[in-house]
Amino acid sequence: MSRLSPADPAPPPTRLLRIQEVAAETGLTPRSIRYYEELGLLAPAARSEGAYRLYDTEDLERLRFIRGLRDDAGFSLAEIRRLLEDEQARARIRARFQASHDQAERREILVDAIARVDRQIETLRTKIDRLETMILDARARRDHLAGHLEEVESGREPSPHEHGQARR
Amino acid sequence: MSRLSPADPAPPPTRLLRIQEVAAETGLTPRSIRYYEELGLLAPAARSEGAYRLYDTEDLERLRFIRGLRDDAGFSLAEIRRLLEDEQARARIRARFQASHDQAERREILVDAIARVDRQIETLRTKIDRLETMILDARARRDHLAGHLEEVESGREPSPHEHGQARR
DNA sequence: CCTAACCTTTACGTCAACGGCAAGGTTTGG
DNA sequence: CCAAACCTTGCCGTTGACGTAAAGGTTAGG
Repeated sequence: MSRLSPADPAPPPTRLLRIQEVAAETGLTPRSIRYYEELGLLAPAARSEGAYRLYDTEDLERLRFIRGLRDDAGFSLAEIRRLLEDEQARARIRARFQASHDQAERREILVDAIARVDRQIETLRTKIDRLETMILDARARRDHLAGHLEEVESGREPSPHEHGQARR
Repeated sequence: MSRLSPADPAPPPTRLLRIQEVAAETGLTPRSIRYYEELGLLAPAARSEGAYRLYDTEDLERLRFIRGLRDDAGFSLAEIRRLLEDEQARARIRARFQASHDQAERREILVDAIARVDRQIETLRTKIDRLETMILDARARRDHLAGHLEEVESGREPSPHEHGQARR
């Protein structure tokens, strides 16, 4: 769209990739990528003359991010959508404002973007906290077992087996 | 089964719960609980005369654990199954061995159980690590934005917009 | 003993997240 | 210019993780 402005100072030598290459690069399938587009998680940077989807490096980053949220964090696509929100639209607005508008406007946009990233971080941190809690629980169970083991190894009688501590 | 041994020293006053109470207690639905049983994630401690499922506190713990793995950690039921493995069967064996068998055998069983918990912890830790990595990525993006913000606030020109650092 | 409130199994329905065709258009090396 | 290798949009199929309704048995209180 705005990519072919007259005398672009630094037209990034970023070759645009077709969906299959993107798939190979991100570990996703073409089908998934199209599906994510359908859900509004991302749109390809461009389309070829014959309507082929063409992706730039920013799209790659975005897809890798999505994959991370899906596989590593276990978020549903609906949650991911919420996390990404309308970042796409924002990016376009940002680009336009960065290029032409005044100080205050640009400042606001940046502040906004930072706030969004902060929210993403918050969400991840919450998830980590819950996992940490689960680890603590597991460790408690471990200690419980280790206690019994020590008991057995020191050759004592099996204690009355008081069970089920470590709540919450 | 072995619950009604003659003159049980401390028959836990643990009232057995029916599926709906368990559901309320764990935040799951009866349907989910039955489904988990179908998948082999747990079996109720007992059945009533008329085949009602009856759960003890250990079952509750287990279900809460499952729910944590599902909701907090985002594991699939298949993964959860792997995590829980045949803990059920092990527990029965453990109980039998604890009650009657010799030192070495009991020791081995405990060591085994501890190893399993350690593996669970390892799995959780791996997941946390990946989330931490994602947070680092997000923080990098944040810093990138913050840099631009400072730039804008100090009233300078929009820099050539060198984009896309922070890889891996 | 009766009934309301549970429970059982069985079975079909649903929603998310894709997989896998089919029918046809696009690109590109030779 | 032509074939192989991509791509497009449909559209139906599948798997996981349940929801929901049906047809009937069970339990607890009055």
